[in-house]
Amino acid sequence: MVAVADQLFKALADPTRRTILDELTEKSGQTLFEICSRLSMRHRLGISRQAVSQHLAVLESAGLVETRREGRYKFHDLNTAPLRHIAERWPLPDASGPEGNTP
Amino acid sequence: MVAVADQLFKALADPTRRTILDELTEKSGQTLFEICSRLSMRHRLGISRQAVSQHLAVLESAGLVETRREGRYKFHDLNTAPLRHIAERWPLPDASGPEGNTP
DNA sequence: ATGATAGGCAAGTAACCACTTGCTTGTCGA
DNA sequence: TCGACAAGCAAGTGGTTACTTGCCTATCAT
Repeated sequence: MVAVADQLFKALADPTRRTILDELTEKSGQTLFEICSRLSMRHRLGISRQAVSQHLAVLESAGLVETRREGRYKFHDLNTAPLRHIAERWPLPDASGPEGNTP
Repeated sequence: MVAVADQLFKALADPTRRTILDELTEKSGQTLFEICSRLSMRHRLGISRQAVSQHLAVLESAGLVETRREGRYKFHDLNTAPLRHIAERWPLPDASGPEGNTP
């Protein structure tokens, strides 16, 4: 459906959200507060907790982030699977060899 | 640079622009008017010529569309190379298995 | 229980973006 | 040269969105 791609690309459109994805790529399973502090420490992003929370909601609706709750903690895990949708939609020019296979 | 990715993802954020990319995937080297008529015919998109022109400008600044001028015609060619940037930034889970999740 | 910690909900605001409208430039055929 | 066609430029507008502010809920340690 179009709606899925719509959420996906809209989620990727914001630089802060992309930075969050970077952060989760490096360390998956972070809590909201952990993401907040790392964004401000490592990326010098002065951003409120609520803003990050809203960004995470957008990423989750796009399927790029999955969450699991444990007690009062909520862990956020990265899921890059939806990105495959992009590569399948517009085929890349031949790079050097077949892709999707790590030798 | 961040600015390049910024233009790229912003360009992909709009559904009309993605449809234009689809159209150019199918037939590269179209003029502005050709793209307009095909958008309205094949995709039922009632959109003005200027709107398409602005979309093409965004796509071009993102490097997804390249143009060449011949007389009074300006042809638009698709270039999916910038999309490789996405796959490199967030590595996809292994495609061999049905569901990829690192244990 | 009480205070502290982790997170959620909702409304308001300022900036951004897609689209339109109107006019202008440049190129080709008659 | 004149008219028609392809495209460019610029300002204005309505809707979207990122962010803040303020308050509320839930879980845990003491």
